[in-house]
Amino acid sequence: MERVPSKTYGQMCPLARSLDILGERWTLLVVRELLLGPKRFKHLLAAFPSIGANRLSERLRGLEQAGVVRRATLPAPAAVPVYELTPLGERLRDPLLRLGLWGLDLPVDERIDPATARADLIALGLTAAQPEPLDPARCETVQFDIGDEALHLQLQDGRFLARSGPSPSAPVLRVACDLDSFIALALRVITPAQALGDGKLAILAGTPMALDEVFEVLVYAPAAEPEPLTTSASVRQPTVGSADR
Amino acid sequence: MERVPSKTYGQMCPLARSLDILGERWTLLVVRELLLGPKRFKHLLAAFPSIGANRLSERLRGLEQAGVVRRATLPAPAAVPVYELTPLGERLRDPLLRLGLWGLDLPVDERIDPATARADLIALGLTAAQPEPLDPARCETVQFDIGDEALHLQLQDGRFLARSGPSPSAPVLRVACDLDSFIALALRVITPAQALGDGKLAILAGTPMALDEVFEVLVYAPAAEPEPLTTSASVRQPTVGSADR
DNA sequence: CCGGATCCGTAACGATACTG
DNA sequence: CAGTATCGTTACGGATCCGG
Repeated sequence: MERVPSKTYGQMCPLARSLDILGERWTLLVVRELLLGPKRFKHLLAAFPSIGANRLSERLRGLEQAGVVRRATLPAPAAVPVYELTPLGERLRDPLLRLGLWGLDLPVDERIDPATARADLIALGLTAAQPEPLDPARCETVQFDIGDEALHLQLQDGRFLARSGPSPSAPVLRVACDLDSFIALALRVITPAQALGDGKLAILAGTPMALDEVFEVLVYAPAAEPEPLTTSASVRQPTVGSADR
Repeated sequence: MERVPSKTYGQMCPLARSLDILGERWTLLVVRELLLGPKRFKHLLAAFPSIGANRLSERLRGLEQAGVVRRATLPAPAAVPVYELTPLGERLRDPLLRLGLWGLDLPVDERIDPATARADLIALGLTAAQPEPLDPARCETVQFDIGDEALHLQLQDGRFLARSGPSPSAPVLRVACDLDSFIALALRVITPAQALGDGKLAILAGTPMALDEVFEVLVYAPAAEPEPLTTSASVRQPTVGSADR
């Protein structure tokens, strides 16, 4: 009786306390989605095919109560209700993107649905890989029109922030291409110059030079350090198969 | 039929793929524990009072299959079986510590059990807060004897790594104190000099200067940037209570 | 004693139907 | 459109048992 199912870890450890808020299923992916900008309930629902409206509602309430997320109303013409990150939630950008960088190495098995690939998620991963900040005084945006969806990168404090949707201010550069070409650019399978030459990419505004800079700054490579790990004991079983290289 | 309960998110997104491996309950805390060094099954079980041996076994098997964890046998005299992180798992140190830094700001409510505070976890958080690497050539360890447990900080590639247990090599500095004093030192409530003067801390090996350096390098403060967040829409409800400051 | 595996009652989840 | 209510299924927590 009076059993508290606990749900929380209850440990005096900052990681455990973070996970008390973020550790349940879907929660971190909801935050990921909101890192790309304010989103409507139905957009979040669409981003997660199998969550169920009640779960999503439950998660959003939890995040709101923890001060990570808040309800807001989009300005002027739209005036629709959305969820957005609070400053506390925005501070999750760095940890989450770094967890994403870790996942770049992982093998893509058959359980991953290739159809879930999205340009804004690629862009989010790209911004995680920016090694050095640019001039903090610069305040520009770059817009990509990929398929029928737009996304933009906002330069803030010397770092690119990825957002879904068109740029709120006039972008210094605007290009259009399809998703596959964008992925090839991100993975450096092709260069911006090649994409331009092959007609896979069109510059709607700005210069090729500005385009080169974007894909020069954003590398999308994990660059794993070897890490000798001196504490390692005598290994009995040398790790089966998967990703370790 | 042939219903696959899915368990995985199945999304083509590096964060989602990371969480496919790490997202289940307890998994990230198991990794946290192994960041402190190789651990026996029973030690992990003791670190998580309510996990149940079957869950722990299940999580460890999952992590092993993903190449994050491997079984090993401790060298020479001990010769006991342990679990340890692979290089892939070791690469989770940075993302996890950053997620922990985020959690530092969170309010400690009544669901947190103060008795779960542990010196090695504090030390792990401390190493997360090291702002700048030291001279990469230095290779030293610092040992703390806190209560009846020992932990050590290993300087590797200019960064301190926290580990449970006594230092494997002779430490350049070794001090003894109780848990409360260690926490006070970590939070900068007191300085090493004060702790020494009050008799709360004893230097068993090394110099006070070396002690000062450790707590000078490791700050344990989140140092949150304001982040103006220009995209913020007109807020309808200004966030109820909790952490946002 | 240690490292699990098995079993069972409860809480969380996924899918769908329903409502303001 | 933004959720809430309901229900069958899955995962979890706790205890017990078993082989080395």
